[in-house]
Amino acid sequence: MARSTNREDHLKALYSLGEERGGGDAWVSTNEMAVALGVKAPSVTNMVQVLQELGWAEHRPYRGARLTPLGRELAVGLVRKHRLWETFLVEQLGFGWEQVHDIAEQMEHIDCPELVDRLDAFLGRPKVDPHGDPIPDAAGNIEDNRELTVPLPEGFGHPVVVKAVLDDSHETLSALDAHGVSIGVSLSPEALRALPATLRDVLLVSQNPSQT
Amino acid sequence: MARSTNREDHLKALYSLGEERGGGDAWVSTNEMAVALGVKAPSVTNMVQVLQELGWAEHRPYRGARLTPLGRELAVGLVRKHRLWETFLVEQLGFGWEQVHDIAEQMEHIDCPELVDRLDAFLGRPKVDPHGDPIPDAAGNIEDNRELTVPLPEGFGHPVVVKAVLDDSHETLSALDAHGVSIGVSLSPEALRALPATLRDVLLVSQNPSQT
DNA sequence: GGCAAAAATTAGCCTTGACTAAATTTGTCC
DNA sequence: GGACAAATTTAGTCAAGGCTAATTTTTGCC
Repeated sequence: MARSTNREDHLKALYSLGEERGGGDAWVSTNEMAVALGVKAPSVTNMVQVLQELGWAEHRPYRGARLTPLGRELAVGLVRKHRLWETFLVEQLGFGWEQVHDIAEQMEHIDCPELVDRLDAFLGRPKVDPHGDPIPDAAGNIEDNRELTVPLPEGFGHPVVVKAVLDDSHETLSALDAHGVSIGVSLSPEALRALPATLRDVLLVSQNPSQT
Repeated sequence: MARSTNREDHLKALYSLGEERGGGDAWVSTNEMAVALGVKAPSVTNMVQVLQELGWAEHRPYRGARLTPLGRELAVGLVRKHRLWETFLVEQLGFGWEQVHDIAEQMEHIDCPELVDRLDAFLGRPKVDPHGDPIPDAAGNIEDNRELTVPLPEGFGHPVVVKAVLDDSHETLSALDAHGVSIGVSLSPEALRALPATLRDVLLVSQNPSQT
C-alpha cells in the first residue's frame, strides 16, 4: 500500500473541503468528495477506507472522513507542489494564470522531494502562487496573509488591491482577465462596480494599497 | 481507448529496442520488451495487442512487434519530452546528469503540447540532452550528429572529445562522473587508458576537438 | 526430417478503482 | 415518537494491467 495518483487526488479533495469547513477537525461527507472529484459516492467510500488503512484519514460511517496528522502533512505537500509548479508555469514559461491549474494537477503527482526543493529555490522561494494562494514551505507551514485582507469592501468607497482569487477555474480566471483583473492590480470603486457580482465574490482584496 | 502511462511505457520500450535494431522495420520480441520494462512476458503480449488496437503497433504472433508510423510519431514525442525535461533538470535546476533519468521518466507522461513547446523555447531549443542524445524537434525530426562521431578510437593515439553517453543509468553516469567525464570534455590517450573498458564502451567521441 | 529446448501465447486468477442497484442509517416533520 | 426522504454504505459487476501455469509455436541439432 502506497502512494498513487488516485489516492493522492482523494487526499487532496478531503484536505481542500476540510479547509473550507474551517480546517482542523471538520468532517467531510463522501458525497461532497464525490462531487469534487467527479466520481460516484460509492467509489469515494471505497477510497476513504483505503486512506484509513494507509493512516492518512479517519472514516466514521455515515458521518464522513477527516485527515490524520500524517494525511494532512502529505496533503500540504501536494498543495506545495501544485502551487510551485503553477508559479513556474506562469513566471518562467509565460502561461496565463487561467491555464496552469490543469497542468499543475498532473505535475503535483511527480514524486521527488529533491525536485521540489530545487524548484522552490529556483523560483526564489515564492510565498504565493499566481492566484494569490499561499505556498506552504518545506516544513509544511502555511503563512496565509490573506487573512489580513477583506472579502469585499462594503460600499466600494475606496480603491482596493487584489490579493487573491478564491476560484482557480479556467472560466473565472479568463473572465477576470478580460476585465483587467490580476494579482496586485488596484481597482477603483468604479471598476469594482463594473465587475459582475459573481466575479467580485471570488476576490480577496486589501483596502490599503500600500499594504503588502 | 487512449493514452495511459503504461501504454506509453510499452510504446517507448518498443521504440527504443527497435532503434537499437537499426530502426525502421525491425521486429522486437515481447521477451525483450518484458526485460526492459521489468514485467513478465505475458503482460507484454497483452499490452502489445492493445497497442495494435490503438493503431500504434503491429503484432505478429511468435515473431514480435513493431511500430506503425503513428506509433513512431507518438514515441518520438515521448522521447522529445523526456530529453527536454532532462535538459531542464540539469541546466536550470542544477541536478547531476545521473539523477535526471528517473525523474524525466515521470515527467514525460505529462500531457500538454503547449507545455512542451514553451519548455523547448525556454531552454533555447536545445539540440542535445545532458547525455549527448539528440532532442527531436516539434515536427519529430531527429538530427543525430552522433553519427559523425566514432564509438572508440582504436589505439588511443589522439585526444578525443566526449560527444554522448549511450547508457543513461545512474551507476554508469556516476562512475563516469567520478572519472571526470562529461559531455564536451576532452580526454587524453592516458585518460582513456585509465578508464575501465566497460565505461569506455558507452562513450561516443569525436576525434577532432574542433568538431562540433 | 524429426525431436528436444527455447520462446511466445493462451488460460485463468488477482488487485485497483470505477460503476449501478439495493439496503441501511440519519434526520426532519408532524 | 413515528414515518418518510435524503444521504451513505454494501453488494455485485466490470475494465485495466499485472501474475503463474499450461499450451503452442519456432528453432536448432543430429
